Amino acid sequence: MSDKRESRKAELRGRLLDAAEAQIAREGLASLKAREVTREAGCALGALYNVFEDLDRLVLDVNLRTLSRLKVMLAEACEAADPTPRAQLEALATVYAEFALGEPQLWQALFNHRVPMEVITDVYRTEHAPLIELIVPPLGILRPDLTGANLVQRARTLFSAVHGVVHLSLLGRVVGVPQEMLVEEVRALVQTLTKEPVA
Amino acid sequence: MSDKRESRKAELRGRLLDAAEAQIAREGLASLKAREVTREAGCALGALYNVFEDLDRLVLDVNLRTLSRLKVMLAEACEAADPTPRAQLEALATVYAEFALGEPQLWQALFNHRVPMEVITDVYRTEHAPLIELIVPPLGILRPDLTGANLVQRARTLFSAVHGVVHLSLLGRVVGVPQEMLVEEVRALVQTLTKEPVA
DNA sequence: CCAATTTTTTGAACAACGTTCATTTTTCTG
DNA sequence: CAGAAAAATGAACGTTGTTCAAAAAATTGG
Repeated sequence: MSDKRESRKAELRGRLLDAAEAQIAREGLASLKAREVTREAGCALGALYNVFEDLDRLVLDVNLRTLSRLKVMLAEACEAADPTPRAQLEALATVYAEFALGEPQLWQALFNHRVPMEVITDVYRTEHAPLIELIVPPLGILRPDLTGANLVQRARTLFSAVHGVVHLSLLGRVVGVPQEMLVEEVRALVQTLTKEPVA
Repeated sequence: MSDKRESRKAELRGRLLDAAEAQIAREGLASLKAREVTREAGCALGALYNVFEDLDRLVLDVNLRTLSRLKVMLAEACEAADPTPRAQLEALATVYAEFALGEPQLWQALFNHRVPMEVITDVYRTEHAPLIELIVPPLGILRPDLTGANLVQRARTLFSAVHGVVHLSLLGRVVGVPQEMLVEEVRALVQTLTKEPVA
């Protein structure tokens, strides 16, 4: 009868994840407190450390959830959009920007969270990769001059460029693009970046 | 004889800034501690709060220093490079990437540091603006189709795109470009983004 | 069904953090 | 040089994340 225990543990895990996600979404990653999370999840302070190794590990799992949701939305956008490669890439960038605008705190938590490199490479490798994999096919059509490795490289650069515009815009400092123009600007960026081959 | 007092205060201020900068450069923004800074600066713990309102304010001043150095390097790169607008922009992007690679912790502190929006807009507006102002002239030559406001907008987008590639590369997660290829990739990005007008 | 044992849950206690402020030390002034 | 003003000090406070002995609950053997 260990599935009873495991299911209760999984239930608590879920409540803690919900509470942490809600608090990050509400107040931001920086003001996530172990005491507030456990209070909202309805358990003792120490219970958190029976389920998660660390508060960092809890945040990481919230981030994995966020990434999952983002991946789904990106995939759906691909299917809904015109099948032309240009439209596909534009849809991806648009959804990415809209996701960041819609849930800024959860999106920022993806990148502000510092965890040891070993954990990162193990977990994020499999979770971040799909974002790039959605970009590669349409970009490959637009850029037949690029071989496999170079194509992936350029996909990463394209993603990073869009990410940078979103990142600085949400940071709200003067360098960034005003948020009202973010989606429009990201679209223009994708247009420019997919226009034609570069030496 | 109040200049003696003020000069001693300025001296302590300098020592605290030096210590904080060194510690951020060494261990990163997250592990900057008030006690360690004051110990390294050779003063009491409370002395920090006679000179700076806050630990956040100390970090902000370290960031302003870093921005100053970066601005100088960017301006120098502009003068040293070919006077063609394309070469100017490429030089700017290269120096930006190299600066981030050379002092990753100080560079990251510029963007990971969260301070109240009021302070940001007051201080960073005058300090971040020059980065954009270096981009506007050469970009304006390459893009005569853009009017004043639109040109500034596109300059911000160009800066943000380059920033994004650098940011994700330094984060060291899988989405980013490998650091060995960062400068090369940033150059290619600038080339592509300055190629020709976009509708 | 109960007692013994194992497992889980609990929250007081701890170390480390930023920040404050009464006290001491130093500096300036008449 | 004495008295006043200013600056430097570090003990103390409130909050953090994390631990762990003790309490509570669940499982098991007779």
